[in-house]
Amino acid sequence: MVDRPSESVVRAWTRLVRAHRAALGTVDARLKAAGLPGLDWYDALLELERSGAKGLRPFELQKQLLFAQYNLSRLVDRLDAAGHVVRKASAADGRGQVLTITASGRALRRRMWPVYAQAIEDAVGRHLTESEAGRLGELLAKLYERQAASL
Amino acid sequence: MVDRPSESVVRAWTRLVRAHRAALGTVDARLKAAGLPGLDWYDALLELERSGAKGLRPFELQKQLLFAQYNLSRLVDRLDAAGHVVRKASAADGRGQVLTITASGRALRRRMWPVYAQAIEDAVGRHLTESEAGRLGELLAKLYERQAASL
DNA sequence: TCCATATAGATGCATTTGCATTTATATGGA
DNA sequence: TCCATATAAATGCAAATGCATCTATATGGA
Repeated sequence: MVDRPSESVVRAWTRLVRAHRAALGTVDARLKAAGLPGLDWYDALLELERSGAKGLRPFELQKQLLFAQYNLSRLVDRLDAAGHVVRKASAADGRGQVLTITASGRALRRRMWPVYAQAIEDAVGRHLTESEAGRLGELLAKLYERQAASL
Repeated sequence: MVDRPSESVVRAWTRLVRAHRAALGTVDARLKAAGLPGLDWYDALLELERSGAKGLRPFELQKQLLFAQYNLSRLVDRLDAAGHVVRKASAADGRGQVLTITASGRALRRRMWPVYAQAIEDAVGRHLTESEAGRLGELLAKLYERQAASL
């Protein structure tokens, strides 16, 4: 029996799952209580907003958000149906599209932020000092980036 | 505009979500590739195994795993149908049940572990030093415990 | 040029989840 | 004792997810 993964690693993994579940539970509940869509909508709208007028290809969004391809496709269906994004055929690639956020999409994201922000503060901020939050972010970034690199 | 949550907190939260998604993706894919059930089965079986002959009440398991009540109910349906757990009426509480793991449940959990362990090592262990994993576990534990306390 | 292979995105179908509600028992006063 | 309320667990139905597959275009050789 090898001693990989080490106990610390298993503990870190288990707690990653638990902490994530607890925090996500709070955040989702707050958004729902406010009659707002879930986090996936927010994330997608934010990325699209950041991409500006140039928009984003669905596959780019998918990689950013680490969504499964079919989930992204359907999320975009819903955002489109709700009028928050526009799909247009890509000029450069006949297989693909370009997504752009609409004014209504931007407005929705803006409306979601205060609720989301308060939820983040309650689920994460209030439990850690500034320096702990900083360190946690660094460690998670390292973990995330090195995983992304190895895919 | 208040400056809560702070930038560090928002960053920590965002990265928590991303790192979790990436790692879970790896772990799930490995289990599936090996023809094994998903993480939720493993988690439930492990808790039940730890509870020994005394078993666990569904609501206890639910709190441990942070599952929604209906999800736990249905997970237990499936585990039961597959013969991995037994439900019996609680002697002490007429509304409830007591769950115990079966030999087949224990065997399944044991079979899952090597695949799961390797996935944890690949998704987490290989990207962090021992001391980073330790620190990450501590920070996440703090976050998780203080959240649980405030619910 | 042609073809084999890769990539972008959608979709049918089965399973799972979420939500609201339901059933049944427990519990703490009046 | 009786009732109002709380808790344990299940469930009908709608929505979302996972999986496999499909269509269409792109791309890099031979």
